[in-house]
Order: sequence, then structure tokens, then C-alpha cells
Amino acid sequence: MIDLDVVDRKILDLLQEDGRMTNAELADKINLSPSACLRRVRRLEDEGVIAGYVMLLDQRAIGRPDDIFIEITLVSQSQECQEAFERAVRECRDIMECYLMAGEADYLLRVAAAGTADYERIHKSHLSRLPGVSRIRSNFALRTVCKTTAFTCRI
Amino acid sequence: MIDLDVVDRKILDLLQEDGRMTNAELADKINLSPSACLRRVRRLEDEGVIAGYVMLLDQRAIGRPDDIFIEITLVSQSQECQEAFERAVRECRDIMECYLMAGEADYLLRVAAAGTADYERIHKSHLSRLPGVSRIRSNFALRTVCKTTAFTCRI
DNA sequence: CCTGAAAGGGACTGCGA
DNA sequence: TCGCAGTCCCTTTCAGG
Repeated sequence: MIDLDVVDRKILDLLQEDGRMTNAELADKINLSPSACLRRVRRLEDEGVIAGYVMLLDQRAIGRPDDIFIEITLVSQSQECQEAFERAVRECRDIMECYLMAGEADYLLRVAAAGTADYERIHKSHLSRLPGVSRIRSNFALRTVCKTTAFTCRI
Repeated sequence: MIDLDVVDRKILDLLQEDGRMTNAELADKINLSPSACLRRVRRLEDEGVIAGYVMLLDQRAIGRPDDIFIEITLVSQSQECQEAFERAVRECRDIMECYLMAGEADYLLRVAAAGTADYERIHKSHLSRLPGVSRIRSNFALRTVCKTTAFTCRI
């Protein structure tokens, strides 16, 4: 576990909000010279604190506004069964997230779809064909209340 | 709904993978001049296709490796009840996502915690104090099988 | 750990096609 | 739309404290 000082936290907060902020602007906001600022950012990247930088698409604008959460139960929790299922999940580009769960269902998935008709297609051609599935339960999200990729770096 | 040509899709694919790629490198990869490339990126930003650029933190490295999915049922689905609940949710920095759901539970939340003890703290001091809650059901994720912020721009 | 200087490269704009 | 060319700013490294 890496320890982060106040300046590191400020850097992380700012870059979580704007991943393309220039080093010069970042340095200015934390009152540090650009070279010192860059060295800290590189250190955070090298240490693995910073996982990466990404562009986010607007789900609506690209025509996939709907989120569906899917609980999946497997016929068996054997290692082979899980591995086969997970391999297939990772290859399906409609599945945005997948978690192995404690509790009732074995897996929780999030799929992004273009309405119910598109979800039916995804269900038919992908989800129902995932190996070792015994039960699928789909839950539609009506609206996203909030969503963030940013963690609060408590100072 | 905006129509995106093949070049736009390539731009979106590349920037979703690396949000800090320089315009010069991006232009090179799509075989376009930097000025033409930059113009397209700006158009995609202005049109709202690109929602933004963010840095991603490694949940493990910052000491919050655990994801908990929480189904919440309200005492009433009246508009006031929903609004009060959602306002409180948006102010809680431990809640990473919240969706209004169709189906059994009213809301689905994701919380990032530092182990079960930390989740107990979050549950006690935040979740159980959210207004109008009748039932809370917590589901721990044992492992993240896959997770992406990137949509496939089918070419 | 920091600052500052210097070189090299990128971002952005205006113009002609 | 594109590409080109010019200007300005940023990135990055290195020397020195």
C-alpha cells in the first residue's frame, strides 16, 4: 500500500476530473513547477496507482442508452465451469462489466443496449449461449441517478 | 443521432483505449494530417459524442478493492420520496453508481469499500441513513471478471 | 525532494485546394 | 473536407541546490 501525500491526492483529484489536463496547467493548480509535477505523475503511473487514462463516450449519443443488469447462476460452481463462462464473457463486447458474486446469483453483468429490441438480440445471440448457465435474470435500469469513475482522495 | 464515419469510429476506439494519446500520434494511426484529425476530435467533443476524458485509479492501489452492489427498496415510490433519496445518494462520495431500476428493488447502487469493516462503517453512517429506505440488500463482489468503459464502435 | 533552462515536439489557426 | 505552414505553448530532460 503506497502512501500518498497531500500533493499526490490533489494530482489524482484533478486528473480524475480531467484526464487530458496539461502538465503545465496541473502544475500551476498545485503550485509546483512542471518538472516536479511531471515526476510525481510518472511515479504514480509507475507505481500502478494510476490505472490509465480513457475517453468516455456518451451512451445516448452513440445510441446505446440502456443499461441492463443481469444476474446469472451457473449449473455448477466447479472451476472448469467458471473458467469457461468467464472466458466467454470476456469475449462478448456487449458485456461492459462482470463480477463474480457472493450470495444468491453467481455473476452480475452489465450490458449496454440500444433499447429492448437490441437487448433481445444480445440475450438471444450472446447471453443465452454463454456456457454452463442455469438461470438468467435481467434487471433494466430506468435511469442513471449518478455514476462516477472518480474516487474521493480524502485529504 | 449523429452519424459517424469509419474515421470517427477509429478515433473513438483509439481514444477510449488511451485518453491521453497526442493528436499527432492519433493522426498518424488513422493516416490523417494532425490538423484534420484535431478538427474531427473537436467536432466529436462539441457534438457530445465524447463525454470527457478521465484518469482511472487502481482500486487496489488506493486501498478500496471491494465492490458491493446494494439493492434498495423505498417505503414509497412517490416523487418526493425518490427525489429526497436521490439527492442524498448524490452527496455520498462512497456511492460510485446509482440506478433507478425496473423490477423488484427500486435502486441499485455500487459502493467501493476497503473490506467488510469499512463497508460496515459506510452502511451504518451513510446507507442506513438514506431517507425513505425500507429495505437494503447487500451483495459483495468476490472478483471483477471484466470491466470496461469502452464501447465497441462497430465499423 | 525541488527549480530553472533549453531543446524538441505538439496544438492550434489561417489559407489555398 | 483536406493538407500545409507558422506561431505559440507544452513536454521532457538535465544541471544544480
